[in-house]
Amino acid sequence: MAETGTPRPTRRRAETRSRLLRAALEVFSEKGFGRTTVDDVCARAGYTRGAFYSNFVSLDELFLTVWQERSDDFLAAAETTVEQAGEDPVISLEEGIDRLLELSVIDPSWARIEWEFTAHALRTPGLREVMAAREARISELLLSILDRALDHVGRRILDREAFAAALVAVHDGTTVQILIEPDSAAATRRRRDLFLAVVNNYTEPVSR
Amino acid sequence: MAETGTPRPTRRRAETRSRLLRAALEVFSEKGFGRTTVDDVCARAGYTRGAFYSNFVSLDELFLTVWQERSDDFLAAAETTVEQAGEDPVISLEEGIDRLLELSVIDPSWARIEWEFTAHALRTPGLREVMAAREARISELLLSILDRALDHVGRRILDREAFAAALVAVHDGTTVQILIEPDSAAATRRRRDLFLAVVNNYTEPVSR
DNA sequence: CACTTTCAATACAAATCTGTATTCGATACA
DNA sequence: TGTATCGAATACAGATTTGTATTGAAAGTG
Repeated sequence: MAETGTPRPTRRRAETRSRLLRAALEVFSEKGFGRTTVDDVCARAGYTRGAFYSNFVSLDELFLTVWQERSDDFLAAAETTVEQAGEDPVISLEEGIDRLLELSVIDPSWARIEWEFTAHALRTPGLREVMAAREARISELLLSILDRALDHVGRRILDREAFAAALVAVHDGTTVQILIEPDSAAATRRRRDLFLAVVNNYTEPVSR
Repeated sequence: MAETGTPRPTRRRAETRSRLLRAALEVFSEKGFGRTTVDDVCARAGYTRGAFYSNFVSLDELFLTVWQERSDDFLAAAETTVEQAGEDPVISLEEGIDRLLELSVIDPSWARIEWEFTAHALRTPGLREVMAAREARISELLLSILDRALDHVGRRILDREAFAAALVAVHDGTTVQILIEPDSAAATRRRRDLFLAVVNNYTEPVSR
C-alpha cells in the first residue's frame, strides 16, 4: 500500500529487486495473485523472506511496481504503433484497431492477474483509490495517443472522458470473455467489432 | 465443482441448506469470496462444519447454488419489467434501458463477489467450463426477453450471439468502474450511454 | 409407538504464512 | 585496505483451515 521509503538504488539492491519482480510475475501467473505467498516469490527468486521485506512492504506494493512497468511498456508500444501507422497513409480504422488490440490481447496470463488484483483492491481500503488514480493517469496518456491515431483516420473524439471510460470497460469486459472461452476466434472477432462500434459512436469524422 | 448427489430434500435439510446459503451471502459480502472459510459460513448460520459438509461438497458448489438462484431472480424480474413496459405504449429506448439497468446495478456487494468468483474460476479447471455453460444459458434467456423488449421500441437484433456478448462485456466492464469509483453519478451515466450505443449498433429499427 | 434412516456434531490429523527483530557477511567509500 | 553502512539470512512467536471418520440424537415411517 504505502510505497517503501525508496531506499537508495545500489547495485546489489537493484539486482535483488529486479529478480524478485521477475519471480513474482512467474508465481502470480502460476498460482494467481491471491494464492501467492511472500515465500513463494522469494524461493523462486533464490532468496529468503528477509530479502523481500527489506525491499517491499507487501505483495501489494510489489504488484503495483510490476503493474507500473507493464503500463509504461504498453503505452510506449502503443505510441510506437501509432507512429508507424502515421507513415502509412492508407490505413483504415479497422486495421488501426486491430493493430492496437494485438498489443494488449497477447497476454492472458497477465490479464488474469490484473483481474485478481482488482478483486483484491476492491476490498482493501487505501488500495481502491490507488488503482483509480493510476487508471486515470493511464487513460489520460492513452487518450493523447489516440488523438493522433484517430487523426490518421480522419476522426476526432467527442467526449474524451466518456470515450476513455468506454474503451476501458469494453477492454475489461471482452478480456474476461476471451479468458473464459479460450481458443474462441469468435470472441476475438466480437471484441474487435465492439471496439469498432465504440469508436464509431464516440468519435466523429472530421472533414479536411 | 461436482454437484452433490442431490440428497433428498427433507424438511430439516432444506432448512439447513437455506440458512447456510443466506449466511454465505452475508459472509461473502463482508470478507470476499476468496477469504471466506467454511467455518465462517457455518458459524454465521449457527451450525458446525459437519452441517456444511453434509450439504455441500465445497464453497464452490455453494456459490454456484447462490448464483443460480440470483440469476433466476434477475431474469424473472427482467421479464416482469418488460411485461409491464408492454402495457405502456409510449416507452423510449432510453427509458427501457434505464429500467432494466436499475434491476442489475443495485447490488455492488454481489457484483464484487461475482468478480472474485470469476477470478477463482479462471484458475480452477472444471469450474471455467461450468461458468461458461451457465453464462451461455443466461444469455439465451436474456435474449428471448430482449426480443420482446426491443419489439416494444420497434427494433430487432441483428446478430444475436454478438449482441449478447457485447451486452455482457459492457455490463461487466462498467460494473467495475462503478465499483472503483463509487458515488460517481458520472460513471452510472456513462454506463447508460454505452449500453445505448451498443443497442443502437447491434439492432436495427423495424418498420411497421 | 417401535424402528429405521438421516444428518449435524465431534473428534482426529496435519500443513502453513505473516511480520519483526537481530545478526553478521558483503559492499561502498575514502 | 580499513572502516562504516547496508542488506539478506535467521531466529522468533503465533494464529488458522481443510477434509474425513465416527456417532448419537432427531426426524421420518408404518
